[in-house]
Amino acid sequence: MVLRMRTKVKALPGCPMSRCMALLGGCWTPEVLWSLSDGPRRFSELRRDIPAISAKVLTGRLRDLEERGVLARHVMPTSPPTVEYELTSLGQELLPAIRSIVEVGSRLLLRDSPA
Amino acid sequence: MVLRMRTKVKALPGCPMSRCMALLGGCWTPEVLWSLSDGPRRFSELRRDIPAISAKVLTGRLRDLEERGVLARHVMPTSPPTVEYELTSLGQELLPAIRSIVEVGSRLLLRDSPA
DNA sequence: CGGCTCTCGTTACCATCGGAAACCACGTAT
DNA sequence: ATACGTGGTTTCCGATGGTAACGAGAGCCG
Repeated sequence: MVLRMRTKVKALPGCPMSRCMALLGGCWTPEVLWSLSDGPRRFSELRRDIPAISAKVLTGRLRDLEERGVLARHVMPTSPPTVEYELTSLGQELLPAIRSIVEVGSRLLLRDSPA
Repeated sequence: MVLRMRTKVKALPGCPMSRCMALLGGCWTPEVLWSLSDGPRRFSELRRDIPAISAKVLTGRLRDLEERGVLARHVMPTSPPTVEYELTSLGQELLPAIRSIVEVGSRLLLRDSPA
């Protein structure tokens, strides 16, 4: 009788990860948050920051994130009207996770191309 | 002429985030990595840890992650044969990001239900 | 005056992806 | 003999994302 059951191994406790992923889940969301991390940015700036994202998906993400209270949308009364997106305080709270992802990525890049 | 162009605002520097997201991107990937973070686990254990994931997607994720060198698959010569998945050293390197996500989630949960 | 550009999107269409449920082969327990 | 647990695969369908075209409104250029 070899390695039959491990009923003792119980599932990890109630998931804080789900709570966080509910906010930064979805395609391109971490990139958008990262791009907004050092100040408000406009729609077209976000598109330039993240060239691979399509306008449709960017619109969708911004709407989602606004609805969840992660960012705020400000329409400026200029001509042509410009729109700025800015992290709310809830959005700011997500930044440690985003920064950590970026840090890990940086470390991996360094290893890829050593000095 | 109001707020016409902000050419000075240049895109963020070359993206380490992409490097990291290439590994932990994909549905359920963070959950899987988190579940593997404190030791090797078997297929059915992962399913129990993450009840919402379907077998199909879990299989797919595990194959992807194995291919990218994030985890290793070990078939144990038992009966019935059991399969264990374990983080590689590359996988270990992703853990800081995962832990940070979990931390942020914990903080959010605490705020949701204050003492 | 006619057309081009810039703003921030929307729309239609299609490919891919994820979710749900059924199924499978093998071996063991009852 | 029957049922169950192992680690998946298969099928079908709805949701999601990518591509490309179009839109209104204002400014700019010749």
